[in-house]
Amino acid sequence: MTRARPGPYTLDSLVEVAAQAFLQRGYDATSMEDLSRAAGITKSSFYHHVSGKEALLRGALDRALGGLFGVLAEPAATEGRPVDRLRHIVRRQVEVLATELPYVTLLLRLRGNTETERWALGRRREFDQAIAGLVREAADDGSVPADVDPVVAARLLSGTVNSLIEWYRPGRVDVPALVDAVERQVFEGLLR
Amino acid sequence: MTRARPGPYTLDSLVEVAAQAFLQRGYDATSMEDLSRAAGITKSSFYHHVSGKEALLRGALDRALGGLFGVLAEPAATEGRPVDRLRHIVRRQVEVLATELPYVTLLLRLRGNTETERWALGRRREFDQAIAGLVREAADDGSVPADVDPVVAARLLSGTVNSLIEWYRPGRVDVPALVDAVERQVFEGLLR
DNA sequence: GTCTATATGTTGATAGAC
DNA sequence: GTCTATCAACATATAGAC
Repeated sequence: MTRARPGPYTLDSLVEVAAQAFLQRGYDATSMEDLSRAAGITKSSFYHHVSGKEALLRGALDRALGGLFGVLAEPAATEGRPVDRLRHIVRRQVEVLATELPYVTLLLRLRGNTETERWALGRRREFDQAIAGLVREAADDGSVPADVDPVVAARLLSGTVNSLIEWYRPGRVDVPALVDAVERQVFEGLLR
Repeated sequence: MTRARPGPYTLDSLVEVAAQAFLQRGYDATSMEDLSRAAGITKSSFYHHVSGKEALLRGALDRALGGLFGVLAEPAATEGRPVDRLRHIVRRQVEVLATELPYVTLLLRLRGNTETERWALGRRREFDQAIAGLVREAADDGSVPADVDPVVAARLLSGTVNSLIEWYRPGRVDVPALVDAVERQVFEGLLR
């Protein structure tokens, strides 16, 4: 656990510290003691800035969801042929995943144990359904072969993109090249 | 949490109960109290049969790894053109994932916090490297386009297959159809 | 804003009666 | 083999001095 820069401490800056720690050890396995030490202050001082562990989780999830829904709102995601909108979303989603890695990772690993987690899972389901809707539209207009099950295809598509969190680490991979690689793998497959 | 059948209790039967619980709430969030209640006995009685929480984890991970490495050892995975071997492994891996869902899920969600977890992560890395080696062979013999990065492609391939644990639930999806869908999505892509 | 000290609950694990 | 009762450790969170 690396020490963070000294204060002033804002909620956002502590959410950042927390998300980094959650990324490494998991949410449940990370204690408030761990987090305060990572921030460079004692546990009590940490509580002076943050109401509790769940607030940190909520802050991180907010940031992840903001990035993802931001992509859906972009012009290129709302206008044009379904397949082209899908291509744009996949590419931008890879970028958001890379930029907001710890936050999105947290979102994708939720189990729904608390009310906050269930709220975030609901929002995430909304996002997935938007993707699934686009795949269905693409199937309807013939861009995607008729024998493809749109529901399964959408899930595999999202699964491929989201699996980046398992191995992508900043600085060790060229993001533009990764964006291209994911787009090709999803739409043209391994054999092209 | 559903109650399991009554005793006699073997380590294997309790690992089964535990893996189911871990699948739903996550390993850390599941207490020994939860597990004993799911098994239908008290926590103390539960400890009479199992040495501790980590033994349950290890038992489950053993089962997952056994299934996956079993696939690698099959004749069709060791003989023939690299691409064909890869196709076979992907198909069989989907089946193993479906059959051993709770165990594989546990394996794929590890963070490496304990020695047991790090051991399992090492074995999992071996498996992934076998896949990566096959993708590289397929690239060398020209089956996969030259502009594909084999390392990235292998990770996206594994990511697509493994993402099944996020949504597949037994009985609600036809496994043979799923096997075909995954193979097509991985090798030919969404647009075919 | 930070600290030491502590309240309060839950966890994994044991002791020992039956 | 199962139980009740309990332990030590650790969790989240708070009180109150400086």
